[in-house]
Amino acid sequence: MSPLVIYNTLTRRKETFVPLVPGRAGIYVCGPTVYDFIHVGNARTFAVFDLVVRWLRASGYEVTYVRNITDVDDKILDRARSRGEPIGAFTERTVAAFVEDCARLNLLVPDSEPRATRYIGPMLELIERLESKGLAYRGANGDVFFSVHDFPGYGKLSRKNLADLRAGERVAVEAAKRDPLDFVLWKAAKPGEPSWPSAFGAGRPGWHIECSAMSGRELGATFDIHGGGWDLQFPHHENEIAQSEGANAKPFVNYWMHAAFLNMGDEKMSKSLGNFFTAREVLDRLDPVQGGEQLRFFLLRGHYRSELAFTPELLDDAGNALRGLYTALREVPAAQAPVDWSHPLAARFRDAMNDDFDTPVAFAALHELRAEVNRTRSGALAGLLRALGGTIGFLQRDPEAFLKGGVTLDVDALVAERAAAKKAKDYARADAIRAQLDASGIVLEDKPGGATEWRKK
RNA sequence: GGCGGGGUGGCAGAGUGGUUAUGCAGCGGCCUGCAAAGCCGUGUACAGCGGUUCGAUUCCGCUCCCUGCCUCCA
Repeated sequence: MSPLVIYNTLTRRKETFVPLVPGRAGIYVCGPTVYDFIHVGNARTFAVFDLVVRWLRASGYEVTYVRNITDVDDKILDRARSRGEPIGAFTERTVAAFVEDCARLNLLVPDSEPRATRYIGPMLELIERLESKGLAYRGANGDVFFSVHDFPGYGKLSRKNLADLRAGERVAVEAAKRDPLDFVLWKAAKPGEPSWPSAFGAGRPGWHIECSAMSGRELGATFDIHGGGWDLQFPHHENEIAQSEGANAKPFVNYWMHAAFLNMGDEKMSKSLGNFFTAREVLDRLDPVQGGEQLRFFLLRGHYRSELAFTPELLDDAGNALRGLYTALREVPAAQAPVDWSHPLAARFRDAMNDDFDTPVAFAALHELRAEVNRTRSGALAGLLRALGGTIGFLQRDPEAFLKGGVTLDVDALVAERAAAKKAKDYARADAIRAQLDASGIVLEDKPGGATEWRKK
């Protein structure tokens, strides 16, 4: 049996996954900054790590899954201020919306969802430790900075060196910094902003220290997997390494995983271009019953390290493929049984997933199994299909209900009327009813023996 | 300028030194009152130019093109 292999951004190669503690895995994923609804690109990243966690569990690991919530940040303060809403009330709403979006996408609830504002103490401890080690200093403006050139490994994740970074410096240099690359750990309080008392004076944390503190508190100084979006490699993850390893003098993370971007067509999705859809916006446009799994399927059928283009056509395409899988399960009732890993297609699925979560190949195995189910009408194989899909969060719905979707029309009455017409050999009437239903997005399927199934197109 | 990721059949998307990826769409057939679903069959894709090799889409070099990060960002 193939071992699980993970592409580690730190080493830029696939490595066999060896957890710190046999049989266990700790994973930390950078969650949202809750200043708005998440967009479909964010949804991709979260879906990817949901897949990772599910596969680790399916592989027998006892997983501790941590995904934080950044609930104090410039953008949050700006939004709350412009809405004239207290920050706490604003973030309560945005967090609730995030939870709702995750549920619609059938994402697992993490074992822990630390919020930055509840971990100020650990953050300050970390900053104090950094200061005592000479890695942090207080600027003239009251901010506390991390001293990048005092941390020897800086740049090892993103493969950048300080000289190149300085040459590429494009931002007005903060006068209080000793080095333009130094980043803020603690921001001195400003009027009208939330702040917490500290040995450095009242203030609030910088973004990077939040993740170092929360991950360390939840998973320990060293843990197995840290995930996030591709763009977080630099500076965010680089800075996390500097902070955590600087303070603890221990390796921070063994496997760094980064999910590639979802693009809008062939353009980068960006808030400044305004070319993005929120996850809920997309879900609202899909069938209420099928939409969540359809979007999830769309997001995961490409490899997580490859960029993916978002277009309505591709979303439809994914929906058609997914409905095909459910159609097989509707035709052949699935037997309840654990996965039989000795089946060649199950082994292929497992090997693909173990090869750095190669979902395209894993889904290919599922599709081949679907054809096998249709050919053999074997309940055992249907059960295998359903169980394999279940390992990564798919195909668990009732097929009949899934395929009928959120149809509100009284289809059954029309189907009965058509059956009567057919019996009377009034095919014109029967076909008219079918055309009428088709116009409403409903497809009829006559079964041998006279029964008629229907599904949403 | 520094560092990085890519160019695969109509579309999407894996993978491999020589054998069918897979899906969607299309086409032909079976089935069907007709459809739908399903099954069967079907498409000589691997940016270009050199090189290595018995043989390269798959390794090496060069060229062209697209694209990400270096600033908040999934």
